[in-house]
Amino acid sequence: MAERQQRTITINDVARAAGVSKATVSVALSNGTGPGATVRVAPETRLRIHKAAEELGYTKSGLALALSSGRTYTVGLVSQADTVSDDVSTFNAYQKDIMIAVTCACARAGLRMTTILVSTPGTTTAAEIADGRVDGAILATLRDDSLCEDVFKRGFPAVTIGSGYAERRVWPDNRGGMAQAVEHLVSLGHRRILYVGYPDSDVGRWTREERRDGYRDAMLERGLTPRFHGTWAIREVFAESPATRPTACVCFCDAIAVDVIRAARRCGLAVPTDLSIVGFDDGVMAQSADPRLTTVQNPIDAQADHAIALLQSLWRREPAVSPPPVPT
Amino acid sequence: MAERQQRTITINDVARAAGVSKATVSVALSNGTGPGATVRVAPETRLRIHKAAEELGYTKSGLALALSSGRTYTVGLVSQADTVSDDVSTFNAYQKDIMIAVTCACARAGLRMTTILVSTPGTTTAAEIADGRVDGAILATLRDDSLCEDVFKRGFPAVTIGSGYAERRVWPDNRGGMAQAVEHLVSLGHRRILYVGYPDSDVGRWTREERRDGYRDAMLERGLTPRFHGTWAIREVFAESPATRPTACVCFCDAIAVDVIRAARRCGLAVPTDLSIVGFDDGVMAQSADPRLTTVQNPIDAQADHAIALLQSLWRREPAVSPPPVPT
DNA sequence: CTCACCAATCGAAACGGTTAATCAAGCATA
DNA sequence: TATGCTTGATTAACCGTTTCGATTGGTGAG
Repeated sequence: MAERQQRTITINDVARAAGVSKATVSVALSNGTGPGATVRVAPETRLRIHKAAEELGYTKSGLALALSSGRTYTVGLVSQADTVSDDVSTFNAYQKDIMIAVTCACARAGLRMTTILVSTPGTTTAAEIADGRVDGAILATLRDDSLCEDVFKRGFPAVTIGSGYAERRVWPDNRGGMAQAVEHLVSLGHRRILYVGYPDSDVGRWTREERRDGYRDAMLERGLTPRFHGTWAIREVFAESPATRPTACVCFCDAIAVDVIRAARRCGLAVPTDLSIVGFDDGVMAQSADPRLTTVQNPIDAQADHAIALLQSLWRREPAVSPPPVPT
Repeated sequence: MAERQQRTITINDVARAAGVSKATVSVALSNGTGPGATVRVAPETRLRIHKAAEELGYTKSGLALALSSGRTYTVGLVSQADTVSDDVSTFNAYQKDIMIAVTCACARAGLRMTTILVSTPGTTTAAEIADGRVDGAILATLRDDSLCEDVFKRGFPAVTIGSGYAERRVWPDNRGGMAQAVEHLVSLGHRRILYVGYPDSDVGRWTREERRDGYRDAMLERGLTPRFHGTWAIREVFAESPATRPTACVCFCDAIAVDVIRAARRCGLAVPTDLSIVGFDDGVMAQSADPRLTTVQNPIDAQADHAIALLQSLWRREPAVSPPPVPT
């Protein structure tokens, strides 16, 4: 026997098998077309078509469908690895949490999701995102604001999440969360509270500023002196005399908190006896830390759902939806 | 001014603007068509076309491109949540690790990836996967072997990863890994080594059997008596007299190992002084455990790369590629 | 008997690209 | 001067759907 050429069977094959035109097949297989529909198909014809489709193992082409309807029911998640090599180990935990959260949110909304990974900033272009294969994008790049800007500039339906460019953005209450953290520590009796953050270039501007300022204002309101430090050389701070050394740290995120705990322990400080630490995000890092990290909850699932809702309202050309979620 | 209707601009618009036919635009913008090509376009025409495209902000439709070329350069990752609700919290850590690993592997290979989440088994059909929007699929469902079977049955290019249906599968050396774990414990002087696994229905058949049998055979080869237990009521085992109580546990995966450690501590056993624990996977759970969990490395990134390579060989209609990766 | 209407179906255009086949010049060669 | 090759561009078909407008018979009203 000659090897049969593997060809996917199309609507034409079904039409031929059922002895009708492809237009009829289309309506028979598509919308249930309730009684009010303009075009109907005779019950027996419909049955014959369904049977033929079944026998042939027909599957509608999602591509053709999307092309002709102009809707893909797919959202693109634009995510960013930490280093040039797209290795799993260089993905930060928060980024992973976002990916999972958005994935689930899409599933809940009945949408597909395709992941677009930008490795080096500048590699991925807005054209790649807005090429029609997705109906909208969720930008979770953390850095690389210029890409976000480009996407928005084309009028492509997009939402940034958790960071970055501010045009259309879903975000946690960074200021409020930081105020909470400070309040928590103050209520425990702390006065010298240090803020530990990333250097300026390593994270989207808005999130960085909001958290930093939230901490600063909360401190000032309570008559305390804010003090800032980067992640580098943090051990120098812990080596200071007990009189000036901070008794607590508020960290930009959980990843930093974990690092700080580690550094503090190396300096002979016990956590939380000698030093209290508060993180931000409450992601997988905080949850699996031992003892469990005190952290400001960053309701990432709610944010993902909200981002999807925003996209959907853009598709409907509605102006906006509800306010952003608030951490507790 | 009237609000201008937002319409995406197509190849026709560029053709009109440049004063040429759309075919010319297509070749001018597509392949560089080296000198050997049948159809060429004059340098000045090419320039004019590029300029027009630039000015209009033209972006090729990925959909139309895929439809006409028959290739999407996208792979589908079929993943499965732990419970009916697609909530992030019900995703198991291993599943998340796989998602990230496959995402990165696709990026490395220059492919897009779309995630197809199957919530309840039976909800997602093979037709949804093989509808032409992806060129191939990586099946990481852990359970729900019947879906895998359906996909393979259609002759759709697919590979299962880390578990499940065995037709075309990328897997770690489960037997060897378990033998290693046993060997490790024996070398530490342990004799009574318990195996802790999931109940039969909770995980794909092949992985379950291979790990269990790998443990059993390794034990028997050393003249030791294998002993099995599920995750339920594990504390009864730890409550036994020190004479019969196991001194070490080999666990099906890291998640179980973490649970077992917790249970052991509740029973007043110190880990690893009174009880040694070995996990399997070396995923995020093991890495963030404190102290770091002893575990068999399951090289998930390599497996993801291998899965992609397998798909690519299927596309080229080549028979097969290299053997599966081995854990260390 | 004719006309209008309705249900069922069909043909063709459209979606936005690629590509094979064709065609009009321009120019060298016989 | 007719022939043939080369270059640059066009026309038309195709990928697999949906959808609009047109075309059939069949039937009830006038």
